[in-house]
Amino acid sequence: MFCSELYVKRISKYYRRIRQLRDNGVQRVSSEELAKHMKLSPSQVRTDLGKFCLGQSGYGYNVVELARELEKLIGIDKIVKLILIGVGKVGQALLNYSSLHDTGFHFVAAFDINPIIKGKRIGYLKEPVKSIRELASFLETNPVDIAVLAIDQESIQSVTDILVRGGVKGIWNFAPCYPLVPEEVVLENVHIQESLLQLSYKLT
Amino acid sequence: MFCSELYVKRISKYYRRIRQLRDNGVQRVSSEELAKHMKLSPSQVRTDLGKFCLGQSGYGYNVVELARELEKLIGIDKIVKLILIGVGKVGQALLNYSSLHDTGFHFVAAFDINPIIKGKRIGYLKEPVKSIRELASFLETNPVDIAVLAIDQESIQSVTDILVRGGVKGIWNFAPCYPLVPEEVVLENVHIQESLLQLSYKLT
DNA sequence: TAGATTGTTAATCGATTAACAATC
DNA sequence: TAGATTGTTAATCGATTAACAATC
Repeated sequence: MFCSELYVKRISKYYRRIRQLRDNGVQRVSSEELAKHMKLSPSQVRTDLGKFCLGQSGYGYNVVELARELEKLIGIDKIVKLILIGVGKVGQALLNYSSLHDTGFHFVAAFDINPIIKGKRIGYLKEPVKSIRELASFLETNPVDIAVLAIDQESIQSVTDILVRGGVKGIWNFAPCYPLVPEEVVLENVHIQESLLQLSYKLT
Repeated sequence: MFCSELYVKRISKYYRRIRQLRDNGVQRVSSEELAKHMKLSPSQVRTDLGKFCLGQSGYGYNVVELARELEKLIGIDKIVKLILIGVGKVGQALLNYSSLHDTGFHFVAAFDINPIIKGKRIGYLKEPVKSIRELASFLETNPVDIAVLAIDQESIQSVTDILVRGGVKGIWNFAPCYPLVPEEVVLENVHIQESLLQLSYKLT
């Protein structure tokens, strides 16, 4: 139950909402209030959050405590180190994405094949953009949690192989095709286009 | 059953895969082959596609026919007219997104508040970027299927109101907050960050 | 004909909800 | 105390699968 895709999705949604509440200075929230804003039932919210055992009868959940618990569960109670492969339009948008940075996802390096972009500093990236040729040696001395793939289809597999050999355990892929990864590596594909297809379906 | 979120998601996935097969010149595919590539059961595929009544016993599905049927179902058997609001990094990436254009999603106009970007031609956009002040009058004379929101949080609601008044029926929102829309308008939010949270959860 | 594969449906599985005793 | 709201679980609901007759 705690591994179903649907559950993981709800947990992410709770976190987004709880952070919003926390940032607005709200101190407590009931399962009823939380459910209302995300089209879920209060029962569902209680079943999901019950295992934290921090709800109080007659009161609800303490927003700060709940945020902390969700952060632990999701694994963002510490800085998560990202590297970016491919500093095109999508890559640059990600480097500038403040909410990503605020949540603790920090880009520690970015790599591109294009020499024109090499050496630039973009968005929240502290280091200048490196050449893709430096990737393998970088991974030898710098542990990385997640690699973000924002490159073209052709080089997807070869870059992925370098990442896997370099010990990267999570890959967040923006390309419309999927690289093969060993079982222990988590691959999360971002399906921008599928989301638009779903919208189109609902319109018809 | 044909409206469940899960079903809509699978239909989008079938379409992506079938197009890939078609583009590679593959003529037929069985439910078994189709299922294998997307972690579904052959039963599920047959149940989903059965209603088209174009599978043939002992043969499978004709790829070209199935693609056409899915296009009709999703509503992309014709050009879908998009407008873009907000021509920043995300907006520009979308204007350059070839697979979106190839699927029949065409940007007929783009609007931005920043005068520096006004008048530029970017990616597949044929028209120069317009000022956001022209939006309302544009909608009066140009019917649009879907508006793409790639703007900051602050202006989300006011822009959405203009779109709704202008008769836009679908909104594809990239902002991390959600505008309120009347019931008949379909709002599809793209949750980039939630997808990264899910990846992080799976890593822990 | 034999082999492959469909569409359908009853059975199974898993996820969601309703109800409620417990408790702040 | 009375009111609010929790966590738990049995009941319900909905989605997936297995099985198979039909058929190309």
